[in-house]
Amino acid sequence: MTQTLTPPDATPGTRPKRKLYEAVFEAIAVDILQGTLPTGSALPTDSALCTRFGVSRTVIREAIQHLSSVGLLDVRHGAGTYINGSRQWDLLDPQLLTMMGRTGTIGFVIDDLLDIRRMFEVEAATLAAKRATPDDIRALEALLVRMRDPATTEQEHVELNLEFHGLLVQASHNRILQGLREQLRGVLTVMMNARHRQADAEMRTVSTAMHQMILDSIRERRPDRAQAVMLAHIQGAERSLQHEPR
Amino acid sequence: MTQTLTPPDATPGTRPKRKLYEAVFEAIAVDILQGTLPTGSALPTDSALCTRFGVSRTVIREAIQHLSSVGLLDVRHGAGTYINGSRQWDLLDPQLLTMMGRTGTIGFVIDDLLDIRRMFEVEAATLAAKRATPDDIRALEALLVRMRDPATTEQEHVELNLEFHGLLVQASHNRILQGLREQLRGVLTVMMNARHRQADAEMRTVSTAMHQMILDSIRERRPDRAQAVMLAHIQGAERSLQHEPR
DNA sequence: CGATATTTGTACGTATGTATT
DNA sequence: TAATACATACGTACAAATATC
Repeated sequence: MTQTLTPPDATPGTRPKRKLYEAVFEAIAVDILQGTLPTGSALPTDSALCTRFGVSRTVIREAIQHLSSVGLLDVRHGAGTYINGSRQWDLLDPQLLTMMGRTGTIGFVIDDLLDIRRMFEVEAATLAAKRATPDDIRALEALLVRMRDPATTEQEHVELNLEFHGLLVQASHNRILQGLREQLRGVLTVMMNARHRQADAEMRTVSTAMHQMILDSIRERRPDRAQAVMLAHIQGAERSLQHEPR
Repeated sequence: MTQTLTPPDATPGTRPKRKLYEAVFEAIAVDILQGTLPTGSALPTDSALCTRFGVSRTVIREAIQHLSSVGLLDVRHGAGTYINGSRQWDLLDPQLLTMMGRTGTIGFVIDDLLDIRRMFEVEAATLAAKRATPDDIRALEALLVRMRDPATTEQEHVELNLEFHGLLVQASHNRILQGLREQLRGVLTVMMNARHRQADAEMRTVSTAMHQMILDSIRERRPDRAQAVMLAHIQGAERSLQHEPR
């Protein structure tokens, strides 16, 4: 287990400006992710951690609360605090995912995330084909016009792509789906940053055609077709961020 | 806005034992859910709330942190704390859902939840048909045998039903799906409690047959069939907790 | 079973840091 | 620059749940 933590202003020249409870959070989280603190074992008591890290109990409690909220710890009133196994971790928490990326323990989550994204986008397209309003459809059409415009740069095209999928979720008229998308978007961003993704010109043409077909399906109220096209689209995109074998 | 809160031990005879920050959390949450505190308006400052509720800033901060974590508030460092609109609320949080049930503002979420559950169960069945191990299949078979046993009571049958769906998610071998299921299960329990659900004998026969068909599809590695049967099964179940028009 | 020690939970007061207006 | 409002951190005290003797 980590013995000490970097004080917020250890070196006068630098600007860590790190909050104490964040430093404690990270030190303990890393030890759990790497298995230094094994599943099922007890975390030292609050007071022990106070002396070890040299901070007040307020700081320790704040750190522990965050660790517990992402499922790394199981706090039992009066009995102690215990380390949870990976089954308990909140794998949709961006902070946790980022740390898993840094400690090289994110591998096993990537396939799972791709499943979830596929499920999610396909459902949004299906529901949109059932419920999209004329306004929804107009907004999607406007976006597609801009995607086809040759003056649109690669960077803009990527953003329009994201926006298209966002509008699709909006057209599903399901608020929970919208909330889940927000969560997922952050997580996928973290994931994309880990590996490079190059969208070439051919990719762009295919992608625009796919979007067009999805929009047509929605306009024609054909949920089955929207579902099928979105599925093909997502599976195509998945190939471009295929991961190394786990 | 609520002027005062019930002190933890206002009446010596009773035992409220309510935590201060919970009381504050609830008082403010109710005002937001009911619209007494309108979207976009500013919450009073910490110190103002201290005097209003007669508690320390520690308590106010704890309450505000929880309110912010379920998306009811937007805290801006140095600028104030503002009330979020329903688009920001975490509609999968059981505590929030419970409160919405009590204040009669849960109506608009129910359809959304049914969508999510359908998406979720169908995906689990599809993935299970692709990935279930022999152990997974054996466990599902064992469960089905017990469901068919005439000696099984109604109560047991309901529990076995839940267990079957749990094993299905496990057989999908996707950890995030498993985590989402936990969240959803709590929420749906809250929802079920709001309306009565009577499972009659005929229902039970149909339900068991459906489960059998899902298991067959998994054993035969036919994801499409698993998907279709699960969809029909869920849509049948949805009819039994149809809500009043919103 | 009961008494006691340990460990986490709640709450207060205070001081200082930091971002916004 | 100054005032305001939220953020972090310390120390303390007592309550509540659990474990242990």
